[in-house]
Amino acid sequence: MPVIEELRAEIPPTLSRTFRVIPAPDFALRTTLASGQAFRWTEHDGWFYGCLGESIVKVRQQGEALEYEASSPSLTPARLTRYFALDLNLSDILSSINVDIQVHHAILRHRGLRVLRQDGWETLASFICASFNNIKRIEGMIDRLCLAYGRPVGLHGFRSFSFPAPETIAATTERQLRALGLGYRAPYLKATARLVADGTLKLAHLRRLDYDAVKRALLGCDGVGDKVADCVALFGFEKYEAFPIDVWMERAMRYYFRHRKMTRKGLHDYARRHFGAYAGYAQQYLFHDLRTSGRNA
DNA sequence: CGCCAGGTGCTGA
DNA sequence: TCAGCACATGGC
Repeated sequence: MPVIEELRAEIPPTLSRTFRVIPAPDFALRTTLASGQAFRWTEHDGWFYGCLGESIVKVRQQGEALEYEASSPSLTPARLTRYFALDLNLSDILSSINVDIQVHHAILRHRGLRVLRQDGWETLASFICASFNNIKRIEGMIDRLCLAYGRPVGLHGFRSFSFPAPETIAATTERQLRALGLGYRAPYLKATARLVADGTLKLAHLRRLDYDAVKRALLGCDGVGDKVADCVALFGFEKYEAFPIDVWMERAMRYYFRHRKMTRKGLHDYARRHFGAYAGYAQQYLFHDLRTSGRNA
């Protein structure tokens, strides 16, 4: 268990605020939040603002620690530690996936990137929206979804909206969702929301199942194929064997198969054998590296 | 303007 | 099982 301390910022008493501090060794906050696994964080004056559940959190990294403040006491240090996966030993994970030069360089460049433990429903809904789409637009779509159907939340001057419950989205119409710019994903999202809302898909149960069972269950949702299921298993259900393959990862995988043309399934099977139990971490390092280094071809 | 984006579902072989 | 195709939309 991490040591928790509190510290009072050195500003005039009337403006003083109490921040909580949690240890964050071997962690890179900005890299993690910019790596395309979460879509709702925004940066202001060196602080990152996000919404976890029904509360806003503002957080910044100071060396090997995170300082944060939240709109609700339910956002405990333990909860944030868990969200950022700071309880995992990153060295061990990176050692296990550091099996070739390509991933080795990605690790050197982005060390501290961690796979978040996000809410299962939010991850599922978000990645249905993410299919055949670009990250900028995904962020806009999800913002509009929260604005229209979430509950207002705030911290000091910062205002936002929580992620809508499955019941709320299930109660909308396809037309309403299309009006938010979801395009052909609108009926997929609504159908999946209904599956969760009526209890056909019990997301709370998935956490204790293994990767294959989780993926099988997720594939039963409309708008969820191989890639989206892997993203949800990885970012929402801690299934680190999951290895989502999108167009960026297809490019990354050319490194291993210069000439032979491989199906996504072939690449997927190879990656899981090649990288092992934490293949998902390798995927996230390669994905982020390719997207941030201009050499994409 | 044309190309691309954290793909999926459907169809027909 | 697998290739080929349609699908909405906005950023660049």
